[in-house]
Amino acid sequence: MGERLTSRISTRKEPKQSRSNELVSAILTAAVQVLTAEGAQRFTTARVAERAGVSIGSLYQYFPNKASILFRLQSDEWRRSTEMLRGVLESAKPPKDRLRHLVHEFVRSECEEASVRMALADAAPLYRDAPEARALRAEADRIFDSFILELLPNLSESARDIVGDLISTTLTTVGKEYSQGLRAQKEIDAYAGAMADMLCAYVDALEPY
Amino acid sequence: MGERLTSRISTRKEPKQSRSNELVSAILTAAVQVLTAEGAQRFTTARVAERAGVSIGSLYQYFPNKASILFRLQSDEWRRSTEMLRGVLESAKPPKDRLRHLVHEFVRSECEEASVRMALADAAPLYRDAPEARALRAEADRIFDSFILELLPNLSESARDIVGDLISTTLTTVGKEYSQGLRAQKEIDAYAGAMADMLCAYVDALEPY
Amino acid sequence: MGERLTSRISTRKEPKQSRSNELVSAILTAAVQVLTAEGAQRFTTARVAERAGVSIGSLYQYFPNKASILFRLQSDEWRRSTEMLRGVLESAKPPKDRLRHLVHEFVRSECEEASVRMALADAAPLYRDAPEARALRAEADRIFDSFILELLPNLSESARDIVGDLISTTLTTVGKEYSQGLRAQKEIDAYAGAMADMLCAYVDALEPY
Amino acid sequence: MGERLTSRISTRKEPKQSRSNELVSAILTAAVQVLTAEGAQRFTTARVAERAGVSIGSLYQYFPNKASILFRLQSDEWRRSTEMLRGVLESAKPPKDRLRHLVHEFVRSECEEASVRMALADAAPLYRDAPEARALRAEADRIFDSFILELLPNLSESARDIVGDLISTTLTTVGKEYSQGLRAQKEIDAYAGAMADMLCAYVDALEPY
DNA sequence: CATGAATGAGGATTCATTCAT
DNA sequence: AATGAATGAATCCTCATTCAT
Repeated sequence: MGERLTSRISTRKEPKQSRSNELVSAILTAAVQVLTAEGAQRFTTARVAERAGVSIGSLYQYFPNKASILFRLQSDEWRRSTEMLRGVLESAKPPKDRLRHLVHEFVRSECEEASVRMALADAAPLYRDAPEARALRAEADRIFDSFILELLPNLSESARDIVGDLISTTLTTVGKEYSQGLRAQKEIDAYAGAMADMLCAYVDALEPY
Repeated sequence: MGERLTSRISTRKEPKQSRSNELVSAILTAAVQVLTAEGAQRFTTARVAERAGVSIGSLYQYFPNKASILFRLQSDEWRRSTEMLRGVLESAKPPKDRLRHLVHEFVRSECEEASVRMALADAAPLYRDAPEARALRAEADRIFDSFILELLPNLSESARDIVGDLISTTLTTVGKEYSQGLRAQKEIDAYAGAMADMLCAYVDALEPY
Repeated sequence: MGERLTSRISTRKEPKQSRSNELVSAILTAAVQVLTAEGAQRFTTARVAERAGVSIGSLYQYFPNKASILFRLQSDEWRRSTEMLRGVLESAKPPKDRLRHLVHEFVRSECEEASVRMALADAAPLYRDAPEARALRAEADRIFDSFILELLPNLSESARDIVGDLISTTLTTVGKEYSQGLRAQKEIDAYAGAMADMLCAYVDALEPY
Repeated sequence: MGERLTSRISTRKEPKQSRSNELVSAILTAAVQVLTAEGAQRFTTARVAERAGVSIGSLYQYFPNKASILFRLQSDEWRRSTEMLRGVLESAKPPKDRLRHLVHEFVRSECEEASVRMALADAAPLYRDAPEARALRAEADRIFDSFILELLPNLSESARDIVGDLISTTLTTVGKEYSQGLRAQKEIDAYAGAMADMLCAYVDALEPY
């Protein structure tokens, strides 16, 4: 039972001038600061505006509502992830190497700015159900699906759906959970290595040629 | 939003008299109803009290604040999970069978009452940081750790820590994520089977004897 | 195109205890004061609460929203009018005498507290479309309709509908408009007399026996 | 709500150049659209400007404040009504025929664009008190008064004042009220006929020669 | 003249918690 | 113990108007 999102969530006006761009950036930066410094509970439009050195009115000129700020933060993040995903998965290396690579990249990126991500996750109920959110995720799904097809070409489609879902879910949720604690780079790589081992072991078991 | 995170989170008094017990039960039941019917965002003490047919005053007699209700819900849940964990992992079957069994049980239980769990997860920021919460998790960790020792006796301790963490994190986070959608029982079992396959493949790869 | 009234408008809780009754009264009195002193534009819940010497929280305990305060004011007024209507129209005097009487009473009552009425009329968009409002008006309509039947028994039903509508509309809208200026009692009676003459002349023309 | 009632309400500058004229027209047209599409409550300068394809800055070049737009709409309307009044009442037909004609024309015109008129009426508090408004009404009053003199030449002046007021008030307020519902042309004419009957019956009763 | 970004006071409403009865 | 009225800070959001460019 999520909280219903009545209004649109995307940006109110396309920032044409550089001034606007700066404003939007300032707001987003401030939003990140508020999120990390105060947590999702205390994330308010007023606090963001103040921290951005901007009037609330201006904030609302660029973001139709509070959720849209959070959504923007999240979607920027998703876009970056998708780029990374594409870069890693569409390379020419053997599939399993790409999978290993992806796991490392993913865990590493989750551990960067873990506190923003956590706060953003806490705020998820506010933007989660927006249709724009689903659209963004679809693109990543497409990329991942076609990779899975390369990785496990001999599986039935229904099996591949399940396996693909399982692998991507494992990657994302375990990565997210893991990033919640503070970790040294070495630990992070060890953990990512273990996760890669696990996924590769699974792939080998499925396609033992 | 706007709930101050106050000190104590556990129940204000141990309900020794049956009257109290009933009250607490009524409140917790109502809390679950409010959570599922209205979502975490609209989970308010007033609504819980009303649904429980109890005055807010009484509610505050047994729960020091809103977070404590949610925490109680969650910890009851953790207790049940821990019991299940113990039951499954301390059986006499071969370790890998127990692992498979655990995965199925876990995914199944996550999918039961998924909507409460989701709402509870949304509300996590409110109770998550309570020290009581950590204590509860420790017990489950102990059980799981000793199972891992049985499962992978030849691994170095440091490797085992990582692997144990990875397996339990996979189980819990993937299970939780999976339960967010509505699923038929058949699908659920198929997914749990895949997850069990993955974990077992990993174990086999680690301990190939 | 009225402004949509989403929520209910009727009183939030039936005031059982005298304390509550006092509070509701205090709020309504304050509402009238704010309305007359500041006008519909500046009628805000905060101002009403302050003038009533009550916290906004308390105000919202008894009225679910701003519109409901206005609606309550208006419906109390409608109730009084309906009582008057009943008293005058259900008397034993000849119909035309009752009509004359009604006109005088009506104009007189409109001229009392004309400023509240005006402000209330200005605020009409806020409560006008509430279903509760229609229900209240229906009762008055019934009384008036059966009076018209007595007054003009020989008219066809369709003609009577139009005539009844015309007479009641004339009475109410002209009365309201007239009350907008400040008038001496003598003027008021003269005007009411003229209106009564007009309506009676019309009735005579329709039923010339 | 919350619009400060400022000083001037009439147009800031007389648009002599055609460019200005176009702008003012565009704004007024947009204003009507906003009023009908969104209602008085949501009638904002920003919305009008956007709909007019004009910057808010430009809007404020031609209208000193929001009220002045509404006032302009209303006064244009009054001007048209006055023209109609003049055309009908200054014809050569017998007075009572002119009265009948006037009633029909008036009701008909009220029923045209009823939704704009309603919204405009809702917004009346914003422009009603402007001194310019009174001036405009005076002209119509003059025309009507001299018609009443023709219609009822034998009445005392004081009586004539009251009767004139009553007839014109009936015409306008009943017409306005009637137009609030959606009506077929036939119904409208029937209603206007009834109103004309009423007024003529009254006139006959006053001047029975 | 035109633009439209910026302002910020103002408004409706909610809700955790207290405390007098 | 139980009640539930009372509180008021906090939150989201709107909009008339100005003014620098």
